[in-house]
Amino acid sequence: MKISTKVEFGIIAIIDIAINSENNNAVTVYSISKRQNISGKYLEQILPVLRQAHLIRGLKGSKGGYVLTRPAEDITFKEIINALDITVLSNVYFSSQSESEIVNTINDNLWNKMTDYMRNFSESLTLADIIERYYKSIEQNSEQIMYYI
Amino acid sequence: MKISTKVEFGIIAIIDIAINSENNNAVTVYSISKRQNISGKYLEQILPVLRQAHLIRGLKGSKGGYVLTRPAEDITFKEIINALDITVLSNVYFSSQSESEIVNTINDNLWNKMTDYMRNFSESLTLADIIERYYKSIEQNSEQIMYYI
DNA sequence: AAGAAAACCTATTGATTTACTATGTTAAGT
DNA sequence: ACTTAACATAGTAAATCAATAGGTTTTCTT
Repeated sequence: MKISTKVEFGIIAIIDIAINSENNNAVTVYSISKRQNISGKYLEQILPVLRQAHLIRGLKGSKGGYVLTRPAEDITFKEIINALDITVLSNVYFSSQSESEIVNTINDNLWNKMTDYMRNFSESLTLADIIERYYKSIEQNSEQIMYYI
Repeated sequence: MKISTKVEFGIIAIIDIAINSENNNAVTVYSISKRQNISGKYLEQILPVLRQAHLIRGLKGSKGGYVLTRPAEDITFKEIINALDITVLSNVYFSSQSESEIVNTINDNLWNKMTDYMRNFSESLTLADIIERYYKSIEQNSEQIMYYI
């Protein structure tokens, strides 16, 4: 599957915000940019999209930055992905002009089954789930290092 | 989900070939083009891709055209889609340079779950399955027409 | 043998999308 | 006031997409 950098970086950014705002301080674009090695100016263009979808709130001025609008448990990946690019989880839009019943059959039995699954799955996965698994894999990595030393 | 016209038309074409070669005669690009309302010259560029993947065989000259290389029961949509565009069912390739564990966590717990499902599902679905459902929906449509007359 | 029909092959092109960069403006804290 | 950081909008180079175009080769029919 191909995913645009907008979606890719947007997801990384909101996870970064969730992790680094846990002590309630706002997370700046600059700090995300440094940590995740993503162009700050490009991020500055992506984050407003998540803000418009009411997933994050931007705080201007010094000590400003971004915070989540809701607890990470209440933000699903379906919301995040839909905000960044509505086509990713949408049903396939067919350019074909033909009213061909073949097109309907393919949509019903192939593409829509896939996008249905993607929507359901991404709806069941929250930001909190991913953060939890992120910490677990960090933990495991450091255990492995200790083991091999 | 966004699908290129190459994939869209390629799938329509191989189904059209499967349906219209059932009496063992080759199906011409021109006839597919007419039935499905797709540019013949463009199809002429797409069908060789399916031929190179050994899903169809091209027969030159008069009375020529395309036929399936194998029975429709033995051709899966995973094969068809992979032939037309390998990226559709592939794991997400991340451009991000960051070695960030966040990227790994997203891949493992979000994208790869989706592409795993898509690969498994499309592998379980054959050309024959779709043709069967195509005929059923044609049948149902004509029943409906009779009912409403 | 000639002609027609059809696949085969390769190049080109216009339009759209992508992935940024650049330049400022506004608002908030110190 | 000064600094910091989000906000807003414009521009652009490169890549991809969706075809179109023109010619070549192979096979069947007459």
